[in-house]
Amino acid sequence: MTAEENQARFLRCIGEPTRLQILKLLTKGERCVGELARVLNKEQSLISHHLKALKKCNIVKDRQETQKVYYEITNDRLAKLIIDSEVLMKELSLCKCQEMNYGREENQGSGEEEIRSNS
Amino acid sequence: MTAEENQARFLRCIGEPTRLQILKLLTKGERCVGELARVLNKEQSLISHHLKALKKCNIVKDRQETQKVYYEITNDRLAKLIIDSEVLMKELSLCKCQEMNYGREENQGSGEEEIRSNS
DNA sequence: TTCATATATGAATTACAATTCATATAAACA
DNA sequence: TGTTTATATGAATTGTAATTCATATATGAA
Repeated sequence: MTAEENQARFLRCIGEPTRLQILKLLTKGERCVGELARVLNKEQSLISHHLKALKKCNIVKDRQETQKVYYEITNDRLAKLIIDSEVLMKELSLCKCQEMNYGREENQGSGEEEIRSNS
Repeated sequence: MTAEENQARFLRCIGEPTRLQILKLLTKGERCVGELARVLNKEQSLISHHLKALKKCNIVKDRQETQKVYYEITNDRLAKLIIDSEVLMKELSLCKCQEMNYGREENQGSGEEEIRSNS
């Protein structure tokens, strides 16, 4: 495993839309699997699979409390890197590639909806 | 195209071993396609494909000089992000995942061999 | 114009990753 | 114990990306 292969693996692990959504939620604090699935409106098994991938790369760690399993980002510098890359991408207009979406700003499903409202 | 999709696309564009190798070479200055292929010991067409992908995401830009086409990173902050992620990955031992390689440090083909030695 | 050099491109193949679905495990509780 | 809730897992499918190969394009030189 070369240095670049490891780094690439790490970047690709972060570079998946659903995992980015998960990570952005986790930058604000730990969340359990069910919450993540509910907020992001995705299947629980899908979230579990993604969390497993993130954990495998040491990007998140988990903590069990009764039935629930809470996940959080392993290190604040990681959270910062994710935000930095987002800022950079926006400021430099990177990846406006792949046709369309010039000047528009959509934001559906980005994780800012209600939570902790039921139960 | 959501914000996360764009960011993910950007991160995955960087997150490929050969493209990382290319980018690391380019952090030290512009290079033409042939040089990159020679130094990395990969097919010229492969390098061209990867450069096209990077260009599509505005990560690199090109400049033609006679027959040769020179590529460079579009922005220094991008180069910094790449280095930052490398440092972070190493310091946090991220992505030691995927079995094996604990404690070893390989470095074959990472782009530090001779260049400009022929011609 | 013909040849050599440099780069790009498209099609085909292969490899890998995301998603879904069904189900397993395990804790809490009635 | 049986039931509900929460999470994990494996197999199957699908989608996407990397690589190779053959070839096109374009520039410069003989």
